[in-house]
Amino acid sequence: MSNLYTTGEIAKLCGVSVRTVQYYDGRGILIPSELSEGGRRLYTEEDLRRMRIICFLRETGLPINSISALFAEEKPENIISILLEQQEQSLREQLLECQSKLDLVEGIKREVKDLEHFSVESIGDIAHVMKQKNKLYKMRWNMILSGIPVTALQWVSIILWITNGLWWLFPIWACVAIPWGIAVSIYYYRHVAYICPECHKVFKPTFKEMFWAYHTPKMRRLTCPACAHKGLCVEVYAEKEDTANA
Amino acid sequence: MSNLYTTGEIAKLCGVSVRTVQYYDGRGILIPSELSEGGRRLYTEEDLRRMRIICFLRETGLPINSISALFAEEKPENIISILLEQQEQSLREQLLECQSKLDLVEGIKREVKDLEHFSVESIGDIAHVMKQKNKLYKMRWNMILSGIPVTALQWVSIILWITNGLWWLFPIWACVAIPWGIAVSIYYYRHVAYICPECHKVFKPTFKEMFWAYHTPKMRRLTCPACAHKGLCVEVYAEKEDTANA
DNA sequence: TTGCTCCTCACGTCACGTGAGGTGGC
DNA sequence: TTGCTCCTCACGTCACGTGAGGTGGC
Repeated sequence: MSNLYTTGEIAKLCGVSVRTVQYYDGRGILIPSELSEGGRRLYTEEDLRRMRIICFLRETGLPINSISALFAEEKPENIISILLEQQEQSLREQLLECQSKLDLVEGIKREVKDLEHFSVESIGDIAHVMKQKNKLYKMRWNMILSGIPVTALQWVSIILWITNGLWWLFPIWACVAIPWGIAVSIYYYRHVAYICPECHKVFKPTFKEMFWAYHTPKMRRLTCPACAHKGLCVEVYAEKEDTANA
Repeated sequence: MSNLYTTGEIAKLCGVSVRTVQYYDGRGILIPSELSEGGRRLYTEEDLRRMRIICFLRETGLPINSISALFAEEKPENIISILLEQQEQSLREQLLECQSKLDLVEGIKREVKDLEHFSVESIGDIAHVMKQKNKLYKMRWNMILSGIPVTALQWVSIILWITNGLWWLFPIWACVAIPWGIAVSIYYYRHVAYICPECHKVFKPTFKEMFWAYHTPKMRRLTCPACAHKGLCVEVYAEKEDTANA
């Protein structure tokens, strides 16, 4: 009633820009109660309160259309809960999306670090590695799990030999361990492939080359059959299609 | 070399829309290697690989300009780390922003539930309540903490009276507890105000009315000095300005 | 010949930011 | 009279979606 606020004053009091106040007028969400003779917007105390409510709701990310609908409803209690529910849902989705993007960026950062020579094509390799990563982990787990009974038998046989002189368990262990070793090696060979850091082709080396090659947990020094480059190749899980296509 | 892909095929293989493939051509990020006589875009195997890389990078939310810059650089290793670092930073900020919006929505939902009668103006009250909430909690904590020694003294005096017949500790406790009660009441009265659910004014009742009024942990049945409405008023922390303005 | 795919404009999205060019108000 | 604030266009943002109206290719 008493004093009126200008656009700039409303903006300052609510911590937004003058343009925002003008925009809310244009959107019909906060129309000034009065206009000066020169066409300037003049806001009342009540307008200010309304603006504060708008700004508060905007802080939740609620779109202007929704706020508009809320003010338009004669019974706002009918829609406020729905709007908040929807907004919560939408924010949860955004949060998950953002988190998955962040996980991806962090994953790429780690992979980039491991690379000797980076090129844009390496990003394709990284994509391949990251998408197969879970399958590779699962395969390695299978190998470790299958090794547990063999290792257990090994220790039991050693201990019994030392403590009780029960020597014949050890040859039995050997008879189990050697086929197991061969089987695991074949299983491993069948389920991995390598990416050439030079031509970015996914290939399978010969069993012999792979078996004897220098390697780290993630890479192996191999010769690419496509471009004949010899260098550290990243290990990936081999899809059945990969071998068929190669 | 051998076979070429149409726009639709590239789109399907990369899980995007035809329009997206066309858009990437327009942005100069994936220009088809060939064009049919009729002006149709034709993509090579290499184009497909490039598109896959683009799509992978887009999954991280990296803007097209950045991807463009990456392809343009003759030494991409110079900028890939910077881009990823920036993107990680930006995503972390988005994540925090999103989380704070979500917290706000959840807070509003809780406050709306407690309300007897909802109107758009109530949102202003909710904003007030939520922004002062921490101060109110802190004040209540202060009250509880100051009560701990008094309560301890109470129990000690009761136990000693019962077990040892040491009766004189009890009157001492009373001499401490009564002034403490008065002090706490005054402290409490000084630091809270109430919001009228009818006219949404922040006011302070008289000490007497407040002291005897029916109340819940968050509300108190009071009479608004502005509109004379009597009803459950939400308790808020009283800023010094509030009392001065009132 | 007939569907289907693809083509090029061109507008719309969302909440403002950012000028340009002009004017009100102390 | 002079700064300062405010006014109204109107374009730009970002990565496409969505038609309209026309045509290529099997």
